[in-house]
Amino acid sequence: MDKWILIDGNSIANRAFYAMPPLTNASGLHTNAVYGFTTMLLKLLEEEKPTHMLVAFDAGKVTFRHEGYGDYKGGRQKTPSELSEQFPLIKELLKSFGISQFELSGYEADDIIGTLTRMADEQGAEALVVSGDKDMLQLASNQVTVAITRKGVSEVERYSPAEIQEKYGLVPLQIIDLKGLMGDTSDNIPGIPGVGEKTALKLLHEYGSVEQVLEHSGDLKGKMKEKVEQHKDDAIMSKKLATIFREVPLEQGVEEMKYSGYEKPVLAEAFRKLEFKSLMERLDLTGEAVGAEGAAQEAANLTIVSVTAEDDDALASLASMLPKVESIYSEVIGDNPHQSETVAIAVASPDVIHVVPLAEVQTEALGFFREWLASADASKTGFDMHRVELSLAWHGVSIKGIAFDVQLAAYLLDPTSTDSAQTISGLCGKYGLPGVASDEAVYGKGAKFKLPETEALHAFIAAKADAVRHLADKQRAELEKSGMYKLYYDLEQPLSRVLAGMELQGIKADASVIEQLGAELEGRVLELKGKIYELAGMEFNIGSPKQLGEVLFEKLGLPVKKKTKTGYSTDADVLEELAPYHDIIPSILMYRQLSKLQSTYVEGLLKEIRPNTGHIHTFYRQTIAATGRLSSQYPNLQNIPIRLEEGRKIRKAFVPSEPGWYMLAADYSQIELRVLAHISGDQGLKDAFLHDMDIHTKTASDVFGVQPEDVDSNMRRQAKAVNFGIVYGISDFGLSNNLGITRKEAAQFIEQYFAAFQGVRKYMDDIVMQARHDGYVTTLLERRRYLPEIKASNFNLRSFAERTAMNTPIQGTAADIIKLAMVKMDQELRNRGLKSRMLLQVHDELVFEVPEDELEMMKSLVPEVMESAIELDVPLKADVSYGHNWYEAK
DNA sequence: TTTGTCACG
DNA sequence: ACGTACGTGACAAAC
Repeated sequence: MDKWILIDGNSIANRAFYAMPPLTNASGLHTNAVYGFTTMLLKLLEEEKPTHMLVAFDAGKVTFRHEGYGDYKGGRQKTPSELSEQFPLIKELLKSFGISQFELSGYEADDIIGTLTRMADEQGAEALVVSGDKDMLQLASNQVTVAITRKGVSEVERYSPAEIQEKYGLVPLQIIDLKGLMGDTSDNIPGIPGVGEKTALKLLHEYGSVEQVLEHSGDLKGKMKEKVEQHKDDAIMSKKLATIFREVPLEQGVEEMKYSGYEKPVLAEAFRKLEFKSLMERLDLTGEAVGAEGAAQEAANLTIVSVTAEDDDALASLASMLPKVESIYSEVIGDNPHQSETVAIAVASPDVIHVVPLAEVQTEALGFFREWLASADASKTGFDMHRVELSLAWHGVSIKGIAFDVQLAAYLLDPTSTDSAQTISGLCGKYGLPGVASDEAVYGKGAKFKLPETEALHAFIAAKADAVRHLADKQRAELEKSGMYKLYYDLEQPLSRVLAGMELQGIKADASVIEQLGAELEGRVLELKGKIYELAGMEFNIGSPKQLGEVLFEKLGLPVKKKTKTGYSTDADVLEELAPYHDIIPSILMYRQLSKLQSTYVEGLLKEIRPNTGHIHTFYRQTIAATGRLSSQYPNLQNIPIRLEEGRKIRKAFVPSEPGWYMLAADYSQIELRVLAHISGDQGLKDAFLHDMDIHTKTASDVFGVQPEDVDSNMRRQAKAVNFGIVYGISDFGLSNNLGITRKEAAQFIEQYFAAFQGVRKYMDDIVMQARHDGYVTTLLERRRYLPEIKASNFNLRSFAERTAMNTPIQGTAADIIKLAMVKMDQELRNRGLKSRMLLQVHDELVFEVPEDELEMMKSLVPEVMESAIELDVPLKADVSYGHNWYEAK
């Protein structure tokens, strides 16, 4: 008979992690959970001789359980990084064992296993479920035995239905009721307060189920009765949460769980990487690993040379090796590359890695190395080179010839990859390369951040440099395969150099203008504060949503419109609704507006002005936004106020860095809707842009069925909201919210829009289908975004993915276009020998500083370049303006 | 460190 | 029946 072993991967990894003493390999990688997991696997294989084997993992942060109950698993501590960094290792190890692993977005491991045990029941297979979680007992049956780990991982306690009866006096399914009553603190399932295992069992022996207990709550006495009646809903919900879902739409079947044993050399290699020497001996694998994987061997025995100016041998060795360099890694410490420390630069060739501390790089003896760094002809493959370029520049070291960047490539290959997946350590895991420790493991984080002693530090930096060249090889192939080669080499890579130039240049900010504005704000804020205290009849911290909520909704008794998960909502939407009820509201809104200006834009920006130059240097991040947009940090110069006049004044502080120059700004007009017209091919929308019509008026005229000249301002306003909605992936709920109309009315608007723009409707339908089919969507330049949740059974997750499928090609193509324009613009400025400088990008806008004698030329050149960045079926349009500061350039 | 709020496109 | 508009970053307060 078939024998299946079904392992709850997350649960067992957790148990193993806490059961085993800390264990790390030579490079600082934690391996204790992997070790514990391995010993358990070996024991199971030996004792059970399974025909099928599977490890299930939780996937994604949000599961369908969160749908009804936002706090599900809320109380749970975050997985420590020492454990989370081991999951990739465990998954890798399972591959080496030849054991299959399932995970499915939106479901937990429990549910996958629950589904498979149902299949075991149906097919008459024998199954052993292994977990650390007693919830699993509900799955026990004649066919299914559940093994729960007991102290450590390799010792388990087995439960058949008979044993559950013996121990609890319950049938397996009643385990759900047990949990419904007693709750589970580790999953933040409430249950009924005051009811623990003892009481819950007593109640169940008497009444049988949660429902029956609730029905007969009248029979209970005293405190117990009160508690049960008070928490009926909690009990029902807790039961629901504890119920394992047994109908997961699995993408893999039983066939894929078949287990036929492991291959010795493969497992040997895995153990060797993990440094599990005792296990290798135990399985008699010691001889197997030799020569298994050249690259891996090599990484384990890197030859590292630390270079100093005094060490002639090292200098000679470095010099002779430079032509053979395949990768470079420079360790930058600090989040803001404009205020960072570069520790050292490592350069890797296949034979040897040289590590040069920054102080040595700056010495006379290393002149040849600086020359190599600055040579555009010596091409370099590195990691996060945009940051490196800035950091080095501030230390007087120039770097050129950057040809490939592993971080940038990782972003293109998966722009939604998390922070940790964009590190060298994370990428090595992804590509199955020899592990490199995570920065956090080596340096610690937050207050505990500390560089290790030199030898370990250099070894770590060298290991990263070596990993970079291996990663780059894998990525180049992947970029080619996914059609993003050109996007990478012709756009993103050149753009990163352009960005570095803009950032190093910075933009001049006139501190006195900001201070002046700050002084005015201070007076008004103070005045508002007094007025609010008076109207409230008490003093409190207006900036505290908690205290403000208490004042408004408890003391003043205003109606509660919306709640957040921690209390009353007091956001601007809510406050505006409350305005008719109390005079305090307008003052609070104004206070909020002005104190935001004061803290973020007056105080915040002043801190960012370099005292010696008067410039502000932002840092554009090229690997953050899932759509391909840039983001801006330290400070963010992409969200400087403009919508309200009070804030807009801040822009007066952004001035040219040379006397007599001008600020010039050019922005794309309706770029997203033009992109939509192009990719949807909708004739009406295309015609509107071909005739350069006011797009919102045109939409209003079509949606409301009136002549354009009869469109009033209200109709235009609503049409504008519809257009926004279309770009965002429309829903009637969102539109109704935005316009303050009913959902029905919103749905009608949308229907009318789609009737008028049928090509757009077709695009929206097609793109969602395409996303479902391919698992991703693309922009015009083939930028890709994966949407795994498009197939989720959870409505929320799926709907979100569908809207994203509609929005990303639009927002992303617009991002592609302005990036093209930037690279082209940079070229033009150089080729024409112009002194004008490109300073900022704000998604659809470029800001320049321009000498007077180039003003006329730039007024035509900038829009020309922007409009011709790419040719679409509709014209692109850029409006240009200029003035003595950014405020005037409007 | 997380949450609520609000600034931008 | 479900319950949301897309993409970001900074700040103050609360935990």
